[in-house]
Amino acid sequence: MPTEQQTPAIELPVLAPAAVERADAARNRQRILCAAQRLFAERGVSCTSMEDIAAAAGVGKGTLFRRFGSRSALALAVLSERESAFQEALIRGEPPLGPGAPARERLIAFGHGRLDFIADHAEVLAAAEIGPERFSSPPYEVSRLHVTLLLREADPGCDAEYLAETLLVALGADFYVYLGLARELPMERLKEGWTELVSRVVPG
Amino acid sequence: MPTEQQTPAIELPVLAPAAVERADAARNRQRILCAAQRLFAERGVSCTSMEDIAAAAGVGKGTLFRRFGSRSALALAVLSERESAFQEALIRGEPPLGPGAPARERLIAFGHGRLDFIADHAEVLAAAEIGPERFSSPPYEVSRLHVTLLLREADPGCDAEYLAETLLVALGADFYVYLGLARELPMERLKEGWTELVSRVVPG
DNA sequence: TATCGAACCGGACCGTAGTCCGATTATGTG
DNA sequence: CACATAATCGGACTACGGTCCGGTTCGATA
Repeated sequence: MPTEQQTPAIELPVLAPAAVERADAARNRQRILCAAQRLFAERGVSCTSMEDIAAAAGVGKGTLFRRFGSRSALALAVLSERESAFQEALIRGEPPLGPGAPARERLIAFGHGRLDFIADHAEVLAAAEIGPERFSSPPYEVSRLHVTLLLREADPGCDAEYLAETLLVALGADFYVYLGLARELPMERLKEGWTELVSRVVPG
Repeated sequence: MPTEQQTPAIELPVLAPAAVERADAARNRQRILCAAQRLFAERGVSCTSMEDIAAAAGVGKGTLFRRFGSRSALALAVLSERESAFQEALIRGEPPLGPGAPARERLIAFGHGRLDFIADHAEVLAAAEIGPERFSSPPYEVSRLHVTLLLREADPGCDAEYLAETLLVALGADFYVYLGLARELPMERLKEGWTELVSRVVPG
């Protein structure tokens, strides 16, 4: 899995193991990730147990957990590539998502892009955001830093850390699922709501 | 358990069982709630299993689950009384938490009161907010309605439903624990942040 | 008080996330 | 190529949330 990225986008550790990895271990990790992705797609995340994944990958349960640590971490790893692509678009992509646009425009575009991302991977993402890793995963840290910097740029006097965290919980996968399914708010309304929210929070 | 409240605060179902309850069942529910509250306080929520509670209450596991359905529902029930008291203060208490103050002031006071409430019961509340019940529990519905109405009052043109949900996730227990422990933001700052957030979202 | 049906009880049982450790295998070195 | 060692493997094991169902108890009725 080419998760590697020379010149890491931001000064943050990425999932990929830093140390050298034995050949069989690397091969097993590959097989596990492929099996997980396939089973998640075939029968849904909630109907796929860790044992299922281990069996489909042809490895033992111990191997699975030693490599990924937990179910949520595995889900995160499955999304790693796409998460990196999104991150790339944030940092080196076209405005308004990428650099070049005013902070408020970028914040709005970030939310819209994130909502699209969530919509595409709601199940896996929801599984990845379970437990304490939710707030400490690399993708979350990247988002947090991104939003914090944009807020600070738009309004140096505000409490950017607090406001950033607050805005980010409104982009959580479980929250999206709840709003979409239980409250039946269509995507369009979520995007408009986000725009309204950011417009109010960020002076402009 | 005197969860009863004549003239229910808002048109919403409360936890208390509507139908008559057999005497032994009522006694067992009492014992379960007391045991849960005691064990939660003594050794912490995360170190207390459902079997522990059942054993301490002198009932079987089946009884425990039939009465309360799930671990999170039990945690919710443990907090039921205090939750009702808070709800009471919202609806019939003194301003600015209760009626009489401008919507924006009431929203700010609501957040501050909620933060105090969370700080006092963070562990139990975090356990109660796990799973899909998080967004469909009576206390959440009450909060949602309350915030929605205040938002609509302050600004009839806004998307009050969306904004209400968004503001409420910023008052979640796990979010509070994360901000307080991992990010080390003191309560004072959380309250100031909430004030800032509401001041920006609600025109004044 | 005797009877009866409904509600309740409890503990055996299931599935799953996560742990552990003896057996195995890959890789660097002589 | 043979060896030593350190990392890896895998499946048995634990703990826990949640389910099920045969036996029991309550309480309304006569």
